[in-house]
Amino acid sequence: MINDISTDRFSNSNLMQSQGAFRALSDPTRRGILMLLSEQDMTIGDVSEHFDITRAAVKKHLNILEEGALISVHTSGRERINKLEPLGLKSAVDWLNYFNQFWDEKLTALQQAVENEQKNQKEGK
Amino acid sequence: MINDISTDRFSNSNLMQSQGAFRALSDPTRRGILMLLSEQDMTIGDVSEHFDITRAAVKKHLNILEEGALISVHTSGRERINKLEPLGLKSAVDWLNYFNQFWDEKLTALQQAVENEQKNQKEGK
DNA sequence: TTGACATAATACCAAAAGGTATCATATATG
DNA sequence: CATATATGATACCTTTTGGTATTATGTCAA
Repeated sequence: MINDISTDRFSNSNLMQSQGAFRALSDPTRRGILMLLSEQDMTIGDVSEHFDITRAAVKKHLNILEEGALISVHTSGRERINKLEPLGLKSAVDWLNYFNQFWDEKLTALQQAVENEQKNQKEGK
Repeated sequence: MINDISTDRFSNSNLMQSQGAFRALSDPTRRGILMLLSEQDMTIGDVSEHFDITRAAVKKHLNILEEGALISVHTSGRERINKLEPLGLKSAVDWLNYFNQFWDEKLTALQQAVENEQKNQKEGK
């Protein structure tokens, strides 16, 4: 009957803290932008060249990414440089990590796969 | 000019494979439902009691969660049991894990924090 | 100063999302 | 069988979203 999520041991704030990030991540174009920015900082012009939509549309996506703290923007002369802020993903990753325990109590193949991938990444391959 | 994401080393499929999951995760009510189902399997009726929206609305959320493969449903008599499918989160987690490398080349505080949390979870505390 | 360039902002539009109310269907059970 | 229960499906409504086109602003450079 009542929105009693707040009475759960999952403090509602967990849900809401990650909202900006999850919202930003829900659009494939925005995820594409994040991947682009992971390679190098870019102006809007640079980003726009990679998508078949107008600069205005790209700008809206960048705004939403910025609201979600997934990127930052700093001005340099007449250019504005968009920069990936990987730490902004933390709230979403934290939320998802809660479910690690259900991917198994006793280490499933999935959990091991994820861990191996992380290990491989760390080891540089 | 052209949507050249597909020419990137991030094969477009990565973006699209996780779309169902990211879409499902973008709504706070749906994330709340996932948390509920992490405690126990539930019928729609059960789930609905925890939210201040109609059953029809909850049903729509469950449909989207099912499309994203984040839950499964199986019929038992006149009831339909909704069950968390934690493995469905893998595509989203995989996508996010790509960014681990930017949370650091040399192990930042964030990466360590995430790893410690995982370790703690595994050790049961 | 005067263009060109880089970006921001605004108005507008169609489609998708999140809801409700209502109706339909299937299954327990007296 | 008849009825209550559990759920599904559909039509409809409002708001949000993703997009375009157009206009405004700020900065570099001759």
